[in-house]
This record gives sequence, structure tokens and C-alpha cells, in this order.
Amino acid sequence: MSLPPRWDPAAVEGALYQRWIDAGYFTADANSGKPPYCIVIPPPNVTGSLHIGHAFEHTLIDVLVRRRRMQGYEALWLPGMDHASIAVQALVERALAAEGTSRRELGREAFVQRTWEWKAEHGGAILAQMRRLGDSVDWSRERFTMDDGLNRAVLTIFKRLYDDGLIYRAERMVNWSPALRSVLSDLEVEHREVEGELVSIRYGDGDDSVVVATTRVETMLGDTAVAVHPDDQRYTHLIGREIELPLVGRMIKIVADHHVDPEFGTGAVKVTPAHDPNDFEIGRRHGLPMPTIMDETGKIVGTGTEFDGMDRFEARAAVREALRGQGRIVAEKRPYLHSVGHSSRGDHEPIEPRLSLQWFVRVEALAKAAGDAVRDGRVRVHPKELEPRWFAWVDNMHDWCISRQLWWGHRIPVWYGPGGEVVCVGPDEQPPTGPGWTQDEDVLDTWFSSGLWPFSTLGWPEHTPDLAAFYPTSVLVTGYDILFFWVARMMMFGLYAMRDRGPNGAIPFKTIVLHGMVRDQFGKKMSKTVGNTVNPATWMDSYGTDALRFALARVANPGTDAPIGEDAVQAARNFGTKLWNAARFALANGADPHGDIEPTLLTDADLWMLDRVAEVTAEVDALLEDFQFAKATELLYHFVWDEFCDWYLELAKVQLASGDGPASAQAANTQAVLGTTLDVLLRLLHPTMPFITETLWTSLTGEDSVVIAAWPTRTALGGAPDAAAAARIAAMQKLVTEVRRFRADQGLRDGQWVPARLVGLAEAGLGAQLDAVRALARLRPEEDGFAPTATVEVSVSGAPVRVELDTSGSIDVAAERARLSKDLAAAQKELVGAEARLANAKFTQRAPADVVAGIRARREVAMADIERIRAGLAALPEEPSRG
RNA sequence: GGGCGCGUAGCUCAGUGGGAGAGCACUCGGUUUACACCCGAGCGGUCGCAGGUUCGAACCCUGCCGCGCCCA
Repeated sequence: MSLPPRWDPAAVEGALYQRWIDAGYFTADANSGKPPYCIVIPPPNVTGSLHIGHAFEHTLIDVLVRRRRMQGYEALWLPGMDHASIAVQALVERALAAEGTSRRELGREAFVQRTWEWKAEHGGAILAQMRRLGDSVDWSRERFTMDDGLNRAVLTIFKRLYDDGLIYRAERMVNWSPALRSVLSDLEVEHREVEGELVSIRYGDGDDSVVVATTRVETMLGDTAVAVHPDDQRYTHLIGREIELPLVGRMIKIVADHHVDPEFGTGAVKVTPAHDPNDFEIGRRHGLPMPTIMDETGKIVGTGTEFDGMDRFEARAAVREALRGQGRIVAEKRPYLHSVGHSSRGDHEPIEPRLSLQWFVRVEALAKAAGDAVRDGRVRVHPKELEPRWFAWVDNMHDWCISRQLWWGHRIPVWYGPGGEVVCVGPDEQPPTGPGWTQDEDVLDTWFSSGLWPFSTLGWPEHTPDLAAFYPTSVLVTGYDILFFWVARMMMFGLYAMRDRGPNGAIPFKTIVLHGMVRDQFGKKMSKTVGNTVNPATWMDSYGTDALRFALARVANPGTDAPIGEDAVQAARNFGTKLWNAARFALANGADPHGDIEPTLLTDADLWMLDRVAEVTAEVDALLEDFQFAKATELLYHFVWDEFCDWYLELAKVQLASGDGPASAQAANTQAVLGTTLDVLLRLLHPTMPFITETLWTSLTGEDSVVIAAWPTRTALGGAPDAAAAARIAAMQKLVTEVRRFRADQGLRDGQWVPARLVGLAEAGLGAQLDAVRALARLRPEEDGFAPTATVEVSVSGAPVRVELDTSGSIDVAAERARLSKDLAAAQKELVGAEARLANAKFTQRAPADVVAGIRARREVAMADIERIRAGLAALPEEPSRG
């Protein structure tokens, strides 16, 4: 079978993927009886298109899944998307605004309808890109967080949690986005240092006055107390008294609270319980009133002052100037650097902490269970170093705000009656009807539905065969940045919803594999504002999908960020080309993976290669088992290139040409070794580079697909390695390399075959390597009139081997002297180091015997080298005689 | 402010107690019938700084300097 001279990914990838789909390789069978292996996709956002982070994560998942499939597992990678409440709603609202209308004008029902239409038309671009990436997902099981089944799962769990008292409605401090007019999750708030102002204000007068400082002056309109530390001598006399709040005229209490830091500022803080999380806690402890002074759009409201109706930032300046007018500004620091929460959505406006009536999940027990599952080893976190982060979070988790003031999403299944009744309606129940009954207006946080993902996608709450076969799922691969949010939610819900399966059956996944963020080639975070983002599709266009995947896998060290640039993808493409050409050569020379290997005809090179490939198989297998993608990929890269291509293929050329030509028994054996080795390598590489390996492997073996080929194992590859053969190959490599160095230093052309005599080869046990050394070092047998002009001496396996070369009378003595001098210096340095250590009695007494013996051996080698090199230098002609 | 982590070749990173490594970049040479997306040979490092432990430290401990992330 012949291959085209070049690998052209664009021309074949699409067809190969379609062939895999048509063959049903990715479709899992819940009843197969094979051991199950299941990964649910971290659902990409329905608005999204493939970015480099997806490509990274999908590559890692696909490597895991494809390997397990080859290992004979019933492998299921379940795809799907989440509905992304905020992002989608913002998108559709923007479109409506462009049409001169709005969601409120449209009405809820029409808006939701319109959004479904948007999804049908524009949603899910990423799904096509997943095909392009080669994701071996089971498309027959694709899910969406708002499809009927998942909707039912959401209603079911909401009802159960509600009935168990784990969901409640309360006024709490939340992250409020005035632009969206909705609460945001902590995940959607990013804290940034900003230059603001710190204004110190005097409250009260005379002896009863206190100075407080704030960066949000306008919040003073909502102050209901001033707090000081109970042990702070400066304020003891004021505790319990009241002072007048400027501008408003209300009397507010001075309270003592341990939360106050006496070292900070004046040691007295203003307390705005409805607009600051810390103040809210103080307010609760002291039973303070909590007036809300800001409406949902960020305007001051209900203070009875002239500031009502002003935007928060407008009010900030106006209040400050009014206070100044009263002479109450004691100090101003401007600019004052402090951290402010900003929306990560839309226009990145500052978030307002705001007291608001919302739905919450009571997480204490759920979070404890999530922590325990990792603590007692039922769920493993990889890499383990990230476990403390997990515990730090789940052990200190706040109740989870799940309501959003949006329309796109799962509407909260709670109805309010005319008499103040509150009814939570389950999936099979009819909501109450009649005058005065209304459903809660809010929808649930998107994470609420994606938290159910590991079991809702398998059919829960129904008892489906999929759920029985594939839950708990095997591995969850996701970024460490959403460990707390998404992963914690899945753990809590899984352990809760599946608890009837017992402690080991309830967990949503057995292992959490955390990867880092993809960064640019300089290790900088990718961001649209910096302009260093990359589009993976562009790289796939230029270099092929396999190159992108290989490059990404190669930087995937556990839990750490992955810097990648175009040059890395290019290098991966080059590797693919190398593999392609090596396979092409092997096939053109009759490589046969089915050929019988005659053990008695195996050369040192054959034995070495077969041993090495078995060893590499074992290492790659162990590394992938431990999620060490980068190391496994790197190992294969170097083995294929530096050992298989650079050495074995060159040696194979010699063997193929030996004996009676290609038909000889020796050649046939070489073809079998070549075929076997390549077969194993292609299978090992397949999970990372599915397309090129499929093309090469089917050509090599004539079989249907490497997708369903058996994953190689060391045991399948035979017995104990032949150390002696490996040592002879290493010696041969050293000899060849030394000759090549000599040739390079002497400026001998690579194509120039130099007559040479090899002395001592047989004595060093390398008699069988003669042809190999000649071919790889470009040496031809000495002929009539052979007159050696230079000698390369190498000590291999303790015996000196001498290569005498006839360079036709010309020798660059200066270059030769430089080369030998360099070698001499290195050997002398080695000797000095070894002797210094051996002269240390403590070293020889206390260090392990094998270490001491190793140093002794190094000393011997160094001494022999020095002697040999000195002799070589002495034998050089006095005058340079380059001619 | 609290916590976690990182400083190794020009760049990006492996290496976790016993001979300093890789990719890319760079230099020199090359029309070797698999491959110029290649081949061969090289250059390049007080392993952040200072102490300590040890026969021995890039690796373990302490402090300092610089950087990053998470939380508040």
C-alpha cells in the first residue's frame, strides 16, 4: 500500500471522522457487559464557539476516552451544552434593542420563544467544531440543560431540596448588577484594584463625634450605626449612645463589635447593613434596621433626601460635596487604591452589594458531604496539590444564591397564593390555579442545572440503563478555575440525589482531573483586551487537527497553566510529518506487522528496538494512567524521532540491504520488526493524533480502524530486555557520534564517503556492528594506497576502538587540536571532581556503595580518556597542513 | 490582610538528595533516494539571593528579594 508523499490533513480529516461516526465507534452500549468508562463533557456554553481552552480540555478528555476504548472499556463521552442564562439573554436583548424593542415590551412568553429560535439558528456552533477536533463523543446522547429530560431533573431536585428544607427564600446580601438588574454569582464577579477615593467624615458633634472613612460616600445615606471595637479605649464612653447621621438627620447607634479593626483608620466604621456584606453581619448581630437606599438600577431611592433619583456615582460626588458644605469632611485620600467587584458580564460595571430577596440553597450539610468524599478518598483530586484549595472552599462555603432576575432558564417552580401561600410544585404536580396565584418570576442559576449534569444527562430521575451502567462517572476533566463553582455543585447534588446508592455509588465521579489555563507563548494570560487570544481553528487550518492536539497535550502538565504559541503547533506538525515519512519509508520497504519474527535472526538493533518499544509502551501507559499528558506525549515525541527514526530506521536500511537482497530472511525479519514497532507506536499515538495514526495504521495493517485496535501493553510485547544488545547499540552510537564530530570539525561533506580502517571492533564485542558503523558514519572500507591521516579513538565498553581515516592527505590540524583539547578539558574536569570526592573519607564511608563504585568507575574512565587524548594530541603534526 | 504556588539556557518549561535537560530560537556544515516541515555537528546556565542540614543540595530547612493566583 502506498501513501501520498505528503500528509494533507484538511483533505481527509472530515471523511475519517464521518467514517468513525457511521461505524458507530463512539456510540456506547449500556448493556455490553464491558467495564464502563464514562466522562461527561463540561458543557460548553450554547452561545460559544470553540476557543483554545475548549480545544485543550477536549484533547485531554479525548486522549483518556480513546485509550480506554482501545483497552476494551465501554467508553462513553457524553456531549452537550448549557443554556447560559445571562449570556444568551444578553445576546437576544441586544438584538431586540437593535430592532427598537425590548424583552419587557415583548413579554415573557414571546421573549422565551424568541430565545429558543435564536438557539435553533445560532446556538451550538461549537458542536461542529468538536467534530473537527475529532472528539470521540456519543452524539446519540447529546443533551442540553433545558431539554425536557434535564428540565424534569431540575424540577425534581428543586422539589426534593425544598421539601428537605435545603432551599429557602430570604433577604440577603448579594452581588447586584444594576445593568442586568439581576443578582450575579460570585463566579461572575471579578475583583480589580481601582483608583477611588477614601473620604473621612465626622459624624455627630463635640465630644460625641466620631470620624469614619469610606470609599462609597453615598452609602452613608443608608447608615444605621457606627461600630467600634469593644476594647478600644478611645470609644468606650460612646458605646450605646446615639449620634445624628449628617444630611439625613436620623439618630444612629454606636455599637461595639469584634469585627472592627481598631488599627484601621480611626478605628470606627460606618455601618450600612443593606449595602455591604460586613455591615450586614454587624447589622444582624446588633438587630439594626436595614434600609435599602438603592433601587435595582443603581439609583438612590427612599432616603427622603435630595439625592433620591440620582445614579450611584452621581450621588457619590453630590453627597461628598454636601458633607463638605457642612464642614464634615475631615480628610480625603485621592487616588485611593482599593479592590472593587466588577461584573464579568456585559459592560464590566462595578457590582453593588445589595440586600435583596432571593432563593438560596442551604449548603452546610451538602458541602460537608462534598468535602468528606474527597477526605475519605472516594473521590480523588488530580493533581493532589489542589486538594487544599478544594477543602478551603467547601469547608467555608456560603449559602448559594440560585435565583436570577432573568427569563431565559428554568423558572423557579414556586407559586404564591393570594393569602400569602407558598407552594413548591414538583414535576408531576399541577400548579395551583385560581385568582391571585402567581409563579415566582425568577429563573435558576445556570449552575443549578449543570450541577446535575453527571446524572441528569444519563436519564435521572428515571432509572435508565445508562444511569445504571455509567454512574458514577469515571473522571471529570475541568479547569481548576471552576473547581469551586461547577465541581462543588456537582458533588453536592450528586451525593444528595444519589445517596440511596450508598457512599461509593453516590459520588458523581471517581476522579477529578484539573487542568490549567491555556496561555500565550510568553506565559501571559490570553485576553481580548491584550489581543493575544488565538483561534484554534486557524491553527487547525494551517497545521491540521492532530498538530493542534499534539501541541496541547505536550504542554498539559497536571494542574498547571499551559503556554502555547504557533511555533509549538508548528513543531507538532513537523512531528506528524516525520511520523508520516517514517511510515512511508517503512511501508515502501515492506514493513509487516503480521510478519513472523524469527528470534534467531534478530540483530542487536532489532532486539534493542523491540525492548525499547516495550519499555516506552509501559512508560506511556503508566503516565497516561496518571493523567501525565505532557510527559507521555514528550516521551513519544523523543522516542519516535530520536530513537526510532534517527537510529533504528537507519540501521534497518543496512539490514534490508544485507544478505541476498530484500527477499532474504534477514530482510524479512527486519520488515517484521519494523512493522511491529510502527504498529505499536501508531496505537500509542492514536489517542493524541487520531487522524494521521488512523491513516497510517490502516495502511500498515490493512485492518478497519485503529480506533478499536487494542491498546498496547508491555506484557503483550514480550519478555525481559536484552541488556547486552542494548549496550552494544549504545557503544555503536557513541562510536558513530564521535566519528561524526570529527567529520564536522574537519569540514568533511556529509555525502563524502571516507576510507577508514576500524581497529579493535571485534575485541570490543562490536564485530556485528561493522556495517552499521560504516553506513551511519559514512565510512568505506580501506582500499589500495590507504594512508590514514587521522585517528578517532573511542573507549567503548572498556575497550578502545580506533577509527583510522584517510582524508586524502588533508587534515585541519588546528580544528583537530581544538576538538581534542576540548575533550581533554572535559575529561580532566571529570577526573578532578571524582578524585576530590574519593579523597573525602566521609564520602567513601557514608555514601551508598553503588554511588562510590560509580564515582570510582568514572575516575577510571576519565584517566583512560586523558591518556588516550594526550596521545592523540601528541600524534598531531607540528604544523597545520591543510591543503 | 489570609492562603497557595512559582523564580533552572535568549523565550516557554521539565527535572525533588548522588554525572545540569527539552522544545523553540541561535551558529556552522549539508541536493545522504523516508523526510529541507529535513539531516549532521555545535553555542548557550553563579539552577533568584543569603544562611543552614548533609559525606553530598537545583532538589530538604530558615530568612530575604521578585512574580503570579485564590480568598477577604
